[in-house]
Amino acid sequence: MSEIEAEKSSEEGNSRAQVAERVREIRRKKGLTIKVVATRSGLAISTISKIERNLMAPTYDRFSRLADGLGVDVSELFMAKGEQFLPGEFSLARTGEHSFHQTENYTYEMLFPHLRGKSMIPMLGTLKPFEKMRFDRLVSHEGEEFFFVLKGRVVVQLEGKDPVVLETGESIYFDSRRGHLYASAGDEDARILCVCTKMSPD
Amino acid sequence: MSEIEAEKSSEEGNSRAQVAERVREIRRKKGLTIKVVATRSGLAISTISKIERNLMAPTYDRFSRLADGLGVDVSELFMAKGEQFLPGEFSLARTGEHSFHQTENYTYEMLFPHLRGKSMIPMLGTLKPFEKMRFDRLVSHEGEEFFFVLKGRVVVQLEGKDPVVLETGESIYFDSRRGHLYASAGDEDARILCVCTKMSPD
DNA sequence: CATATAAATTTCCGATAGGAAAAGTATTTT
DNA sequence: AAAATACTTTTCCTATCGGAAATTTATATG
Repeated sequence: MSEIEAEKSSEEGNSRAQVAERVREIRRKKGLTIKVVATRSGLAISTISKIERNLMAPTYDRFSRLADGLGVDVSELFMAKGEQFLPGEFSLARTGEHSFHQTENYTYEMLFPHLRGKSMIPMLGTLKPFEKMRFDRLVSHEGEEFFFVLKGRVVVQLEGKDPVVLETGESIYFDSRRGHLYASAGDEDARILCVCTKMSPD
Repeated sequence: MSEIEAEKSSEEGNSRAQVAERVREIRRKKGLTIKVVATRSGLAISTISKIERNLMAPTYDRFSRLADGLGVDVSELFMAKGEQFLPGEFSLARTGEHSFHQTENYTYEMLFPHLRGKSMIPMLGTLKPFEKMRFDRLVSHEGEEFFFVLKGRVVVQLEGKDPVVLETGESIYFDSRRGHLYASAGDEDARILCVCTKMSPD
């Protein structure tokens, strides 16, 4: 009956229809019945049924409770169902089998260059002493980034922040969109293990 | 009038009142008027006014449009301020400041336990020798997993696969939904750096 | 200070959310 | 296959959402 309605809110990647579909998908994947989710969320059975068939647009608080009942984060219900790398697969990164990637300031070793569609990009980095590096500008890209100091001391410069020094065994987590650069804080090369989330292909 | 209502949905950190407050806060911080947000979101002025004063619980699609109008991600409106991994932020994990998490077989140190909403979960793990571990069943959960051997040798058992031994400096990437377990392959404890993608809480 | 302009609130009311319970549709048991 | 059980959809109805426009409150201008 309200098919005109259904189309009009086709904003980003989460139209009513898509979210509705996603809710049902998540529930089924978890092997839950509407009744169970109803109990756990405190919502009426009929309400959930209607939401899943896109017959109703829940108020945001109900939506929040629904996420609870499903055992997922609210934001997950808004995400388009993503690409996931091949189900059930695994891959090893053996010493000496890495794919080296040399830039002016960094030497990276991609650990799983052949694994496509994965949601994390792990790599080993070798950092030269700060003085020997040449920086035009800070690096910035989509996603989040985490790195752990394997050897040496590392100085991190984040755009608009004071430089930070990380000792061996320490780590940092940040938004990659903020301009950033690292370097060894000592005289010798430092070594880090860095993991980025999937970033825009380039 | 509906004060009983207001209290009952005090689940996590996002009651109606809190979200309402957060909306106004974000709008003001961006220097936007209700009218502007109304135009950009396509919502009525009165609607936004009511939402901000907690006189109304918007349906999730309106809520989504409101987020658009404000220029933020929907999930941000659901997060209690401060808990979220805010755009442009960063966090350090200093030695000795980790949150230890002991299970029968593993000892984990969550590196950024306070950072919520991040898309990776980095942790340090200490693995006992294989013989000393008691396994009922393989562990399995949503998401992807990556770990790197910091010290010692680690034996990895993936469901339906032959055991694999990783030397120091080697790593593995796999689908966490496949049953898995690790242990030290030597006589002494091994040490790993493990990163999971966001998984269901349990 | 009065008036104009902008922003926020309140009112009014048709449209819709959403619960309780009945009805319908699998799925399993005897 | 009939009965029982489990799951989902439909119905009915009240409370509430949410838009247009009027009213009130804040801010600026002559």
